Amino acid sequence: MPELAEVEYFRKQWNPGLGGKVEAVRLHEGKRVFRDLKKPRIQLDGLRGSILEDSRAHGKNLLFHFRRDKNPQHLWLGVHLGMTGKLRTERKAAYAEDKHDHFVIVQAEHVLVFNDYRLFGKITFDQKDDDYHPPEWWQKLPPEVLSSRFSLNYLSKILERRGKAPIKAVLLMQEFFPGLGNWLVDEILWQAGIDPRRPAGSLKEDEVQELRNKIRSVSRGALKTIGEDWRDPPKKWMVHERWSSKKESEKICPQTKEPLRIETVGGRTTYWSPAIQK
DNA sequence: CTATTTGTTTATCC
DNA sequence: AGGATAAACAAATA
Repeated sequence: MPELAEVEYFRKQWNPGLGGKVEAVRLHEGKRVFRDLKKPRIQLDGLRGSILEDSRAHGKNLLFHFRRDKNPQHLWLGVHLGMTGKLRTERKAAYAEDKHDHFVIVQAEHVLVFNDYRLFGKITFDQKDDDYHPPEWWQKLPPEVLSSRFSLNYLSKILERRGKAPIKAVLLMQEFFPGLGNWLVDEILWQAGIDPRRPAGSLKEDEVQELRNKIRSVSRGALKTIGEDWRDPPKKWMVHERWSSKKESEKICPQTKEPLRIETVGGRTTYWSPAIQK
């Protein structure tokens, strides 16, 4: 489920725990979500006694910052939601445990829960006792699509370099377009009027310009709706057809009212409207 | 029972 | 060597 907007939404779900002290952590130790930790139990136990200070999102990555007075002072919990990861907070007294609650942070008032039934998500942990610095891997993340570093020139270079791959596949590469996922990319290409099968290198200058505009406006629009409170993106967007419960054969382009084409492109199910995406 | 899934990593092929 | 594509991961849902 989670692309940049959903990730931002889930980031906020732990906000009730801000300022709270960690009393204990609970985890399903053998689960795949801890695959990057050598000793999950021992490492994550290091959060005990620390206070949840703040959090941030970058593309599909989340980072939760914990702090305490004795060394190490700064503790960094990384969360990737994979395909089915979710975060939620419950009042401790009312906590109803689900069998896929693989990681739970217990505070005085709340429990902060990471739930992921397909286990493609990932929990990481870093600590250092010097000054405030996010971990190395976080600092090396690529420019966000809504940052000023995401320039037209930067985009052109990427499309040139990955010129032979379908544009759909290229836009899904997290090392270039952090946070874009399957539905956002389809929406972007639909709004930009670009056929998802086109080789990335075949886009003309004005198409690249339009693509950049749509990458940014669709990302912004998704963040303002789903990212805020899970409300629906703008009514005119194509994604509503995709999410509708209609049979595939009955899904239509909101613009042309003709059937959408649904095929695998770049290894992923792709929706597009042939009459307006060239 | 079979096919499908909004993600990423690894293996394999070109 | 570097890039493109397929498979694997795991579990729920249609």
